[in-house]
Amino acid sequence: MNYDALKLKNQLCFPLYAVSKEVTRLYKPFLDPLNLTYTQYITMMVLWETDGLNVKALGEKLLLDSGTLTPLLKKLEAQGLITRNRSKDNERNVFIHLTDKGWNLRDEAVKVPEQLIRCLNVDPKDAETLYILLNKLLDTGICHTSHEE
Amino acid sequence: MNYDALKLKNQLCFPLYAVSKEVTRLYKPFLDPLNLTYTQYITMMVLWETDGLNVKALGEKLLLDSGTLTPLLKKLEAQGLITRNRSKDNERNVFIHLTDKGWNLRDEAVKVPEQLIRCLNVDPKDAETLYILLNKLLDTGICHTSHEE
DNA sequence: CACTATTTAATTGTACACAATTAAATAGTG
DNA sequence: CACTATTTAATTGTGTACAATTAAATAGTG
Repeated sequence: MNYDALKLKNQLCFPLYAVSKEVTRLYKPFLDPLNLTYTQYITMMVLWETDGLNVKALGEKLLLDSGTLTPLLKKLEAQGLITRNRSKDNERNVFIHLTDKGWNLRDEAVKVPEQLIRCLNVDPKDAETLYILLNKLLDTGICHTSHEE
Repeated sequence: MNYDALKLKNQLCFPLYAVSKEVTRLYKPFLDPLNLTYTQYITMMVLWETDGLNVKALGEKLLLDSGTLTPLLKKLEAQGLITRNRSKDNERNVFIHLTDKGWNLRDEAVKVPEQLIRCLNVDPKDAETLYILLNKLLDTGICHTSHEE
C-alpha cells in the first residue's frame, strides 16, 4: 500500500497547527508585561471593540465555548479588568463589561500588533494572501456537520 | 488614538489560531474510531515514517517538548501502540518503537487524510498556496529570539 | 396555565501545550 | 582524573480547549 498520504510533509493541517502554536508563543514576551495570555488578549480585543457582550456572543466571535471562557473570564475579573454580571432581564445571560482598568490596558495593548509583525518575518504580500485564504476557510470551508450523513 | 490595529478583523493571527482549532476538531470523528487524538495521530505519523526516534527527535519534528510528549507517549504505550525504552548506550535517550499493533493501525489511518479533505471545503489551488505559505513561515518566518535584542 | 423544549452558563473530565525546574547521565576541559 | 557544562527526559504548575453533562431560566405550545 502507498502510505504517502500519511507523511507529515504532505499534510496541510500540520503546518497550520504548528504555525499557529509558534505564533502564539511569539506573542508571549509582548503579552507578559500586560499580564495577559494570548486567549485573554483576543478576548480583551473583542471587548475593546464591543463592550457588554454576554458569554455566548463572546464565544461566537472567538470560536470558544463556555467551558473555555468561564474560567478565563473569572481570571480577567480577578485582575480587575472586567466585570461579570448576570442580567436581571434574563438571568441566563452573563454580561461582560470592561472596567476602567480594562479600558486603560488598551493603550498598552495597541503596541502589540506592530511588535509582533516586526518579529514575524513575513512578506506583506504573503501575509495578505494568508489573511484572505484563512478567512475564506473560516467563512465557508469548515463544515461542522458533513460527517453526519 | 487609533485602535484599528486591535480589531479582531485586522489580525492575521486570529484566523490562523481559529482555523487551526476548527480543523483539529474536524479530525475528531475520523480519529475517534482509531482511539487517537490529533496530537497522537501526528505523533504516530512521524513514527510510521521514521520508527525508533528518541523523544527529542520526535519533539523536533512535531515542534513539541517533553512536557507534552512524555504523557502522550505513555498513553500510546498504554494502548500497546509503541514501546518506550531507555537506551543502554546512552541512558539519557528514550527510544520510541512501534509495536505490531502500532504498525497495523497504519492501514486504518491511511484513510484519514482523504476523509478530511472531503470534509474541508477548500479549493485545491488555495490549499496549495496555503501549504507553501505556511511552510515558508515555518522555515524562515518564525524567529524565536528577535525580541531579545 | 401546565408541560415540554430550548437556551445559557457553569461544571466535570480528559488532553494538550509550554515555561521552569529537576535529576540523571554524559561530554568536555584543564 | 576531577569538575564543570551540557544534554535528555521527566516533573510541576498554569492555562487553555472541548465534549458531555448539569442546572436554572425562559420560550413555546396545546
